[in-house]
Amino acid sequence: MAMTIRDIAREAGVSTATVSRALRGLPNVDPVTRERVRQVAERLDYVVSPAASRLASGRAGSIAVITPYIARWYFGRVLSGIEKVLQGSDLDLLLSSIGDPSETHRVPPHRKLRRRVDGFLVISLSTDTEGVNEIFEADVPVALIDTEREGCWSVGIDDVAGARMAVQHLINLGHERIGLISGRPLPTPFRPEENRWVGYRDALLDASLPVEADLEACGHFTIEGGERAMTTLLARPNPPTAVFAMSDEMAFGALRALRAHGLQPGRDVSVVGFDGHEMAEHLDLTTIVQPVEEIGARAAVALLEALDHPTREPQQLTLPLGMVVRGSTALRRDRATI
Amino acid sequence: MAMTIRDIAREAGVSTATVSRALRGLPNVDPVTRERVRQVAERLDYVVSPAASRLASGRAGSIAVITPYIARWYFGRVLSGIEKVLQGSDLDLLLSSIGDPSETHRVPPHRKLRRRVDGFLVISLSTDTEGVNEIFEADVPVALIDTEREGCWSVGIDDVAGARMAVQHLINLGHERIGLISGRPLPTPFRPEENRWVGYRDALLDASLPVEADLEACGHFTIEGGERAMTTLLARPNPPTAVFAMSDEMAFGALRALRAHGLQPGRDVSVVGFDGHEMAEHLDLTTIVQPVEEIGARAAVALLEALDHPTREPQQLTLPLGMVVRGSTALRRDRATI
DNA sequence: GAGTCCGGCGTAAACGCTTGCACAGGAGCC
DNA sequence: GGCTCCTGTGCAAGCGTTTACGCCGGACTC
Repeated sequence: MAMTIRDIAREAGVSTATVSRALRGLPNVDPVTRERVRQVAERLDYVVSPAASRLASGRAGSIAVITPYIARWYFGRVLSGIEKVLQGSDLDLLLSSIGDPSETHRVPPHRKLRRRVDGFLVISLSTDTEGVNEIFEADVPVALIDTEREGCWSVGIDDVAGARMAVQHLINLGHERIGLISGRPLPTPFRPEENRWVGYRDALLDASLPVEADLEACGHFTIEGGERAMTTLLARPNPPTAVFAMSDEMAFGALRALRAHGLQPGRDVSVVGFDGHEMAEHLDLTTIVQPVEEIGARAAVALLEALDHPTREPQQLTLPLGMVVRGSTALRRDRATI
Repeated sequence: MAMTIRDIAREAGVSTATVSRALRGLPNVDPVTRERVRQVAERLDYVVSPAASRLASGRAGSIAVITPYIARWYFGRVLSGIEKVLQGSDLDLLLSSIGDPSETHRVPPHRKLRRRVDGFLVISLSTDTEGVNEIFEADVPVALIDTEREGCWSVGIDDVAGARMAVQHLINLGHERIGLISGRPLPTPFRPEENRWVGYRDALLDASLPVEADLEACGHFTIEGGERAMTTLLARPNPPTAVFAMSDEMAFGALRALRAHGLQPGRDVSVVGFDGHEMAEHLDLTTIVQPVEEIGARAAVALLEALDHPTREPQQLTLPLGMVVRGSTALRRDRATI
């Protein structure tokens, strides 16, 4: 049978209350007593029962991470950042993916997780998405990644600015027909997608360049999707001379499509990605770099803060972006040859 | 205040015992009563308190996934497979990464997770690794991925056979000096690494080919590492004409190193990877394909089974491998030209 | 030196379930 | 018609903590 707090109390010659206080580091315990209790607990290999402790204290002792995907590059990184921070806390990390909300109909996490977590960490999902919005009804703190919402802590990057930067780079290189490889048709449940779309559009409008439906294709954030999208764009009557892909993985696919058509990235068609994927360097892809793990870590820190200081005003944190220019972008060809 | 089982009992005109039984689908409840209780619970928006239920029942209601990494391709996929299965169960998924056990010294998960989970799912870690071996002291079921151990369920592939297949393919193409890009120096806490090393060696021995330390370099399972390893191998006095990389990501790095040296993969040096990474197709890499998500899913199913039927004899499941031959492997050059 | 304060500790009441046991009543059997 | 058996239900004892409250004694204050 497992040790209980009572066993420790008996052995140490104190009450269970004192054991509880001593072991949790609460004040008003004689250092001598505390040490004795600690030693007894250690000797008897005592571990608190989380269930009992949670029931008595009313705290769930866990936080849930709600993510659309686990296996994809970006989400895995963010998750890793979160996990590293939570590892150092005494909170359990409950993982719950909900898949693409527009495709699958998983049980919304809200009901399942009620009374089960002290807080939520939501990645990339718009807060008004069905199944996500219910999270806010449980009155526990929520930290959002890549989105913002009144009353919530949030961490992310400026997706609009990032997309603008990417497109502006292409404009600076003389491109005028600039294509977009987006995720899926709007409206989308993913916030970054919306914002990058806005950044793309704004950059073009600012430069008085055309924003045409013909210049856009959906790549569903996968390599294959990016490849198909690029192929689609190339088949259009008046194809773009440069393309902004909303993710590096889609850009990888785009690069492949170009090669399949005998075109050379950069020289024939410029491609910019978004993420800072390791492979971008290897494929010589120009890309917008975001600090992915740090985003997760910061969000976790924010949530811990919100749990510790429930009254503190939520803050919005925007992390800096960078752009790495590589061979996949170059001066527009006809310009270059002029 | 949140509803309790007592509120439901009162409202439905039954005892709390009946509510508990009705809601959990236990037998010996009149269907009419059950339905009434369900409706009341629904109407009052009742959700059981997991803490109370766990304390009373003695079940933890969660399983822990112990993984060295979260953000890496393979582990993310496996995790995703696990999560999809667990989503359908009523168990929480506790995520705990321990980093590379040989590098970091995180708190071993054992102590932290005692009394907290009903079972463990361990990915890739040798069961005799410090910090991992303690898991087996808690007498809860364990399902292992990529390893085996007496008394444990396990799911994986035949890494020895996979590595053999890869190397044999190179041998069949006429290569005689076949290099290896491994993870890190043996001994390693990762089981697949050991086994792939054995497969590599055995294939060479069977063909009476040399197994030289000079033919091996460590790539640490990263792209950059693979690149460095390939560079190292190329700088050796008598470099290999073909290379087996223990992971696709290291193979990607190797391909890049080749190009950096003006060598063409396949024509000049053949490269085989291991995993079935999506990018392998795009980089024209020959690779051994394993069903990664399925490995995770099957392991989760196995663990659920072990929890449902504690007496059932653990089983070892080995999933089939495939090989996809692409342009990165070709007949040995001097042979081809003869 | 009486009064006040405070640190250290114990008592016991929750916390919200699960489940062993008991029991009533009806069905089935001889 | 008495017996057993089975189904549906209730009673109440836990499960192992946390924490409000109260008590005691020593260190202050005036």
